Amino acid sequence: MVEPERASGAAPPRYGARPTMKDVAARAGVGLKTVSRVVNGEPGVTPDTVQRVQSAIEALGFRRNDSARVLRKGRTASVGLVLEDLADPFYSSLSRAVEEVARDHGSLLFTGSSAEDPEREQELALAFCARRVDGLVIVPASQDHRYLQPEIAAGIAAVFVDRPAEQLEADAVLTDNAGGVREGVTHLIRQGHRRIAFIGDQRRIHTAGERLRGYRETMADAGLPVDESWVSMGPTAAERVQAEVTRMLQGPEPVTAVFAGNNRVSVTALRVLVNQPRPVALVGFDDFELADLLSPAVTVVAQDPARLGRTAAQLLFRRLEGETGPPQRLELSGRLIVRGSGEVAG
Amino acid sequence: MVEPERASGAAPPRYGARPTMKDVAARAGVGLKTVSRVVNGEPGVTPDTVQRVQSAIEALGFRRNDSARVLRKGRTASVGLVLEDLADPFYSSLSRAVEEVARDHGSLLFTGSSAEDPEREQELALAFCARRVDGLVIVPASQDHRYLQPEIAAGIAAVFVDRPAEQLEADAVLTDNAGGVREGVTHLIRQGHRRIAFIGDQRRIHTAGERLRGYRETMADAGLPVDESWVSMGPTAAERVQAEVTRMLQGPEPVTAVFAGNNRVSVTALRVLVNQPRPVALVGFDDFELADLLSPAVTVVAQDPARLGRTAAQLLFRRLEGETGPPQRLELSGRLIVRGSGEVAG
DNA sequence: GCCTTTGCTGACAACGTTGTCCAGCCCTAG
DNA sequence: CTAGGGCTGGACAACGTTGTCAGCAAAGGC
Repeated sequence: MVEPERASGAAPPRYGARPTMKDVAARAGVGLKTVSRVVNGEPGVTPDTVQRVQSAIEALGFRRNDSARVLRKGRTASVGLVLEDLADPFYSSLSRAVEEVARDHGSLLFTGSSAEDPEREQELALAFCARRVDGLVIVPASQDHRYLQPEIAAGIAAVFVDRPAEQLEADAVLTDNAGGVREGVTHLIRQGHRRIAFIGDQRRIHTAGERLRGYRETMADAGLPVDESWVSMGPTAAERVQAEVTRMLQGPEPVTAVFAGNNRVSVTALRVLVNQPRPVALVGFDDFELADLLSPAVTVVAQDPARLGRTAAQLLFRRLEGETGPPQRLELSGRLIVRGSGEVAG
Repeated sequence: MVEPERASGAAPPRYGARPTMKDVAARAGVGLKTVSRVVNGEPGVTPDTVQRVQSAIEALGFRRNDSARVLRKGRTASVGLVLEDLADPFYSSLSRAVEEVARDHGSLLFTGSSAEDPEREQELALAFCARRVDGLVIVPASQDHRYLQPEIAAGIAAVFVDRPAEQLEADAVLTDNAGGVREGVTHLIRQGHRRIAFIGDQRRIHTAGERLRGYRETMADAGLPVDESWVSMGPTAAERVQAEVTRMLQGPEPVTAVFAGNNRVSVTALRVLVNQPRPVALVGFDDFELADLLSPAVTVVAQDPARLGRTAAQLLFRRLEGETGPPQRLELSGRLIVRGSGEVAG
């Protein structure tokens, strides 16, 4: 492939075509600073002059270059959001909530999905920092956030959401994962289940570990043994989950209930369970759309992703407004929603 | 030289104390431009010097200020995405696809939801322009996009997706809405339905209008009269849709099938239909998760939001790379997925 | 009538980076 | 020994904006 010659002829689209305040000033016959004043609605300009400047702006199609403004002012009025997967309904609700709060504070939002890849998380977060976002909201994928230390020291606020930062003291807004699972598993035990499966996400993910802990503790507290073949942690790809559920339903002593560690697991598990000859109970972590319309309707431990996002973003902006104090850790509780699938007799 | 001890948390973060290339240069004992060269991996620096500069960067926690870079270079390596509602699964899949393409081209992504409000769309798009994004992907909410004319003239590329621009010649990537509805309605007619309802979004939304057109044309082509009480266009708030569906199922000659104009309508309509004494057929525009697990499973005309997003973003980057030529209009076709709910006898 | 105040305006530097250009330096060839 | 060339490194301007400060009228006070 041949590089287009730069020095000579064929130039890419011309950006010099953009009028600047200088151009506006020239056309309006005023000084540069006066244009700046008009554009920013600063006082101290005669109505007549304002009028002239505004016509010039209109005529030239001028729009202030916020990059230059940012450079001069220091604050960028933008925040970055790093999450796992924007296409996951859980995170898209969370994003939307963050976006809304940012908008209320006059900020724009950069978004990026880490795809659960630590390197990608870091790459995104640092790229946002290089753009000098005022703050970051992060759903962490990595195990070590020390790379953010210099950024935070330089004044970029960071709030972690859904999962805490690791190796770094930082604000975090979380759901009480273990507590939520405890509610769900207790519910299953009350229905008479004793052989309860737990299918979760990869162990290294904080929420997955916490949920597993909730499961083990609840079982132990109830005096129920846990056969290790009932526990499966790993990627939530449909094939794996499907295979695991299927496996657990075989043999002489199959599980009679499944606790699904997140919304993706619930959905995949469901697809297997509907084809079973005898009913198997299911309780899932995370609510999802239409859970109530399935038959049986799916009992879940619901998180409130919008509330997580909103709370995190609000905390971020409080920090940006100067709130000091040690890193906070807010924990929202989950809520058991009984719909039928968890009430199948054990 | 003794490093100031950072690790022990003794040092209070000094805000605004961000090191610049100048600081790095001073510390490394080299010139400013040499630091720039190292940071950008430009050739012509001795390995020894590179090493010195890199240690200084590390020690100071320097990160290049991309705002300044942007100002100097003209291109920002960022694009803006304006859509209707990030929390809607349709748009979140679309976003994710756009994000992925942007990433492949080394660009960051600004996102914003218009909430179907024309003013908000404009506000967002222009704010992105002020940040000098290289390009925009827009799901329009407004009826008049002339406000983008100066921006486009100044070199910002714009691609519309899902709905075309209005009052403006611009690239657009759409689904063949009328064609998709035609398939769905034809399917219902083949099942023997004569009284088919159409419930859609607000008329001013292009896709809603196109889908309605598809419905009317198909009915007309089949020689079936359309009673205006079977058609309802308006906001897709659950209450309204619920009321309309309920209304259409009453009276001496209730509809026997419902065509739902988008995924939100489908879901709401479903909630009403499951409670009906006699089965009512349903076909919806847009696929949605779990549609296949409901009973009956829901027959839909599926769009491919990820493909829409990907196609639009790819077109955008081709434009940014200099592809000229008149505005393109790409139309992807919808796909009827037969699952059961549309096969209820009429 | 002169001096002060007030209100409006513009010149200029600075933000942090990159592009241009030139000055050294070392090496080799004549 | 000198001229020329290749490398390396640095001084300086420029990107478009905003903050500072000074200039300059008109208005007001004595």
